[in-house]
Amino acid sequence: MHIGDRIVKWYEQQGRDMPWREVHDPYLIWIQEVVMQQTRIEQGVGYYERFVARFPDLKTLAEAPLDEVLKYWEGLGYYSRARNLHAAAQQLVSEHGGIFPRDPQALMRLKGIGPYTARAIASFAFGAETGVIDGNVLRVMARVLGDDSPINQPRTRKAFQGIIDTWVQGVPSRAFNHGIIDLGATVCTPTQPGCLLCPLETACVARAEGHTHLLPFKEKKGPKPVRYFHFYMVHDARGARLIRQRPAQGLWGGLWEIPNAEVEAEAFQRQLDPRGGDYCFSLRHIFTHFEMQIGVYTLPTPAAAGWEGQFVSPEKISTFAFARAVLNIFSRWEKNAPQTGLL
DNA sequence: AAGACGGGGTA
DNA sequence: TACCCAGTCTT
Repeated sequence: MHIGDRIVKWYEQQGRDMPWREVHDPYLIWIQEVVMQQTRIEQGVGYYERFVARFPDLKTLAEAPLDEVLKYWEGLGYYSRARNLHAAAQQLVSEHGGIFPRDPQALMRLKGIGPYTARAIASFAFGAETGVIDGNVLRVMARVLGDDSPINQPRTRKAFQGIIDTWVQGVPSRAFNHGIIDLGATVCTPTQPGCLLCPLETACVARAEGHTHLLPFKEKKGPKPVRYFHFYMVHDARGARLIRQRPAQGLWGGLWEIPNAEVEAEAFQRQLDPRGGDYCFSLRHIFTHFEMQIGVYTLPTPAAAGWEGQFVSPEKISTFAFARAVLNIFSRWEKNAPQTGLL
């Protein structure tokens, strides 16, 4: 049987049941796909549901303040996704009359929509006969094809796109694309794939050659650099906390934080603060591309005179969006110093 | 083509 | 603790 037919048949019997699987509304599909990028299902579902409850359609999202959109994204990471979602909603309303284009090339001109999301919307919303390629699909394809090209290279992705587009020819593309993603997520898993349950077992080159554990092949990157930061807890006489907003672009763009600065490893390790702050505790935060060592210091209010930012009362602080690392600092702070009553 | 961009999971 | 996961944008 044809690869596409096998996947569709398997999906109809063994596919996962997700809240959005029967949805054909391009807006909801778009939100769902963007939320789920780089996100585990269990974590993403709650964010998706809260997000679409607050922003049920394009117009609502386009008219909402960006700060509120970021608040609904708080803790999810890759905050450019939220900024781009907001920008693209406005783009869709102003340039497309609030109607989603059906063509993947047109969809890709929208902020935050790349080859995967464009094809996902084209297929899941409009039934376009095109294959989607995410990490799950790359793994399934590398194994089925017995292809050891490095999957982290655009060249490989491009070659696989051509192949998957032939697999999807003549089969229902929604079931096919959901199916091949689910297959990667539940059967053709990174470690210990369930080949005996796989509809592609007899077609799989890696299976035949005993190479499933070697594929997909990835070029490995070197160790990530470590950077050191001091974060400052500054409170006024009323117990309000000094916070400031980060620049719109870059790391944690548009989110709020407490004042902080990068320091030398030397100062960090000796717990010497250039601004004369008092050491409280330290923690670390791991990013994809570097490791952030965080030393938390208190600073008396006068020492922070002239710093940008605003003092916010404890009751109001939760209305601002913070990155996970900053939330972790708050949580640890409250655990350490619950007795003051001013926090 | 390579690096920036989070957060959470498992061995 | 070490390692894994991986779409899009910018440079």
